[in-house]
Amino acid sequence: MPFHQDLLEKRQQLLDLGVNPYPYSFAISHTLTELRDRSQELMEKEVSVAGRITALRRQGQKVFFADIEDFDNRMQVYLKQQDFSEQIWQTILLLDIGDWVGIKGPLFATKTGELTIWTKEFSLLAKSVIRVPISKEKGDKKYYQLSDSETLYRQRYLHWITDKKAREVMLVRAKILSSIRRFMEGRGFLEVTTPTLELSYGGASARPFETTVHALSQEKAYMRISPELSLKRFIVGGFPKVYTICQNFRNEGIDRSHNPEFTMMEWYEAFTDYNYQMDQFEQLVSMLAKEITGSYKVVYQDTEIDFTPPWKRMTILDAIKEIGKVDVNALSDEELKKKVHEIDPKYQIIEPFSRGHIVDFLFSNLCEEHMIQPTFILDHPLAISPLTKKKRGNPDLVERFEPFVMRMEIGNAYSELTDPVEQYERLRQQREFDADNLKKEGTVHHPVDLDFVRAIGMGMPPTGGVGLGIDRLVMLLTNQHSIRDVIAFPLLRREE
RNA sequence: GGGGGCAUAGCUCAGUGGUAGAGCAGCAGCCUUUUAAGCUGUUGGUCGAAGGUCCGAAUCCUUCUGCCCUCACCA
Repeated sequence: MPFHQDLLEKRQQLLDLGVNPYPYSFAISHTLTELRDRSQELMEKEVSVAGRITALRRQGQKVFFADIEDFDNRMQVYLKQQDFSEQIWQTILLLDIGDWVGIKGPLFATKTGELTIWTKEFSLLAKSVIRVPISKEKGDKKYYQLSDSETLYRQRYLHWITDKKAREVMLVRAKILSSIRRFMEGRGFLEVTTPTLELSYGGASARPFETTVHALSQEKAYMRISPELSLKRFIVGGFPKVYTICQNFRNEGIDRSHNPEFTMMEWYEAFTDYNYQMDQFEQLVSMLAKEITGSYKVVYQDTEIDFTPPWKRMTILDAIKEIGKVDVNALSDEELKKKVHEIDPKYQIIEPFSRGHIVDFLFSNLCEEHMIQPTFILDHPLAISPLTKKKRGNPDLVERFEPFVMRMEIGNAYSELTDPVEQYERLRQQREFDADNLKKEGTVHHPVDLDFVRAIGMGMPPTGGVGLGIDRLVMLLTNQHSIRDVIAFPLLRREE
């Protein structure tokens, strides 16, 4: 057991005293923030609050001051021996930092002017049997703040206990989700649920997590890598505006902007194209920035990001030309190959040669690191976008955009491909391309989802579809360095 | 997968070859309005794990584990 011996003994002493250290309920009259907000009218009135002990200041064996903390505030409480029975006083003497307590009594101000509750009735609400390393504070300075990142990620509850800012991140995350839902509902979108567990996967290029379904004769199944194909079925089925906020699972690398499981929002809106959705995307995200931080201008890790619409828009080819100084259209296949090898001698050219994949490579290597301010990168090569309509006026490109902020791709959107015959052909081509590359380590194999093709075959209206990476957005709006800081329980390697 | 860094008491950290330390927390006291409370005393360690070098290893070497950074991979 991971428990601390001295605290286990205290728990036993409490039991011996006839005190239940883990009672069933406690009625509070106010939260600590409410107490502070209404301290004038509540002065001298009896209140009832609950919180976790974060500091104990004992004056001999007769008087205590303690700090308690609830979700978003702290309060000093005063405990005096004369006010309690022997049993309760013994309980109080056994208190430790980390314990939960219920306090009833009048509000008053100490002679130093601090708002305090004079405890008349005391209840132990939970005895901790593991020492909780709560920091000490003086003003803004913190002392002995738990800082081992591994402990903070593995034991997030401890992170939340010991760092108010970590709780704040979760609060803001929830506010962002709530604002998004209000926005979407205000525009007539329907929130729908799509399967997490599927027999086929699609809508993105990623290796899936695999499992088996016992009840279906050990059928192989996959965790969703994207809700895209499910949501389009809703469009086909007659729902013109749908969205979902869900976990996606991609069995790939882990770094500060990638967790194997992450939260994605996707929406699909019939009768619109990617131009319409670009406007809507920047409206949604700029609204969130304003609502969450109070301004369109957000400071992230010493950089000011300006979300004020309209955002910069540039085609992927222009970005490569202007930022990367490579004019793809002016180069032959051979010249392109040469260029790629100048950048990365180890890059494996895959056959059949695909200029589209090279464009993607060039953008990643030459441009991505310069995408600081919100920028829409648009009109990607057809070869890397099998679910997207061709660009009007240029059949080598598609109508697609990816918004970038602080070097991170925070979304992906298309004028959705709705021609079922072309869709089938494009998925098939993608699969052939895979087949040519199966020897390459880590290659993704894209199944052709025939039911999805069948659905589109029954008629899908013109549709604009958009994905938005929630975790990365939360990172930007809460100024967190790693995706692990905004995911409550990030995946870590098994502990011992 | 490559490179770099880190791992010492519950927490924050010293300790670079010679008896494992400090502050806080804990424990025993003093102190009836304190607030990083204060004062006195004191318990507490498989120095991440295993192996090696050495008379002697927290310290040097090797391997392993975990975390962080970085590069690569991730259409």
